[in-house]
Amino acid sequence: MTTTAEFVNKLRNSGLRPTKQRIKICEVLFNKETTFHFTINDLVKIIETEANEKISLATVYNTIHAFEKKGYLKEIPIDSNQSYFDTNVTDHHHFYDISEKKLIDLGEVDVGPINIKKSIPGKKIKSVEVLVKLDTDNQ
Amino acid sequence: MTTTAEFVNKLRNSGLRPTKQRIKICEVLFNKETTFHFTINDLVKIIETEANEKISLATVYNTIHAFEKKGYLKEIPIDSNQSYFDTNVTDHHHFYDISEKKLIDLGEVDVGPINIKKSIPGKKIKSVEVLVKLDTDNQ
DNA sequence: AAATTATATTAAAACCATTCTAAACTGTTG
DNA sequence: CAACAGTTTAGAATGGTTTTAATATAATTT
Repeated sequence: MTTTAEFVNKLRNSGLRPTKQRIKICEVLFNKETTFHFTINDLVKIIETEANEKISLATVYNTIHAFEKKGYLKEIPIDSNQSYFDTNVTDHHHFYDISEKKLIDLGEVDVGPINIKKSIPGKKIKSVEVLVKLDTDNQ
Repeated sequence: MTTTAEFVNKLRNSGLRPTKQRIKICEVLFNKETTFHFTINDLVKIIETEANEKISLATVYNTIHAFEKKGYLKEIPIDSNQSYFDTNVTDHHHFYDISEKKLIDLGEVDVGPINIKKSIPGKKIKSVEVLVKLDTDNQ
C-alpha cells in the first residue's frame, strides 16, 4: 500500500508535477499486489471503471511516456499494432500468448543466462529481451 | 542469381499465382547476395527506384503477408510503430541499433543456447526471439 | 495571498501505418 | 477461347498515436 503523499513525492522527485491525473495513474499502476501488463486502451478502461474518472487520452499517453522515460514502466516489443507496457521494470523476459494476445512474465529463474558473443565497436548493450511466442498445442 | 522461371516455380509451388507484381517483389527480396531487413516503406522505395515500377501499396502488403505465411519472410518484433521484416528466415536473433533504427543479424554462433525452463499447459513454444538493444557507447 | 510564470490537461484535429472495399484485371483450367 | 477464381488497384476506412492551441493548474515570485 502506497499513500497518495508517497506518489506525490515520487512524482516531485522525478521532476514531474503531481497533478490529479498523474496521481490517479500512479494509483492504478503502482498500488497493486502484483505487477502487470497493459495497453493504453486497457489503462483507460481501468481508470474509467475502477476510478469512475475520465482522463484525456492525450494525458494518458503523455503520462505513460513520462513514466517510461523515468524508468517506472517498460515497453515490451511485440510485433503488434499496439504498445504493451509492463509495471515490472526488473530484468525479465516474456511469453506472448498469440491467440489470447496476453503477455506472461518469465522470472529470472525461468530463462537460463543469455550469452551474447558478438559486439559492435562504439556500441554498448542497453538491454537483452527474450520474447517466447506461444501457440495453442493442438495435436 | 535466381532466374524469373525459378521464382515462378517457387510461387506456383506455394499456391501463389506468379503475377508480375509478385515476381518483381521476389526479385527485389530474394535476388540479393545477402539477406536484409526492411519495412514496407523501404520496399516500396526500392521497387520504385531499382525497378522504376509502381506496385500498389495494398498489393505490397498482401504479398509480404503471403510470403510471411509461406515462411519466406519473418517479422521482427521491435517497439516501433512499423513492422520490420527479415529475408533471413533461419533461426537467429537481432541487435537493434536504437540511434540508427537499424537491425543487425546475430548469427547462430553469436548467441548461446536459450533455455526456457517454464511451460504453460496446453501451449507450445512457437518461437524464441532475442532482441539486443544497442546504444552509442559514450564514456 | 495575489500576480506571474512555467507546465499540464484537454478535445479535437492531424497523422500514418495498415486494412478494407469493390471494381477492373489476369492467370488458370477445361 | 470461355469461364472462373484469384489478384491488383485507387481510394476510403480504421485505429493507435501524436500534435495543436486554448484552457487550467502547479510552482514561484512579489
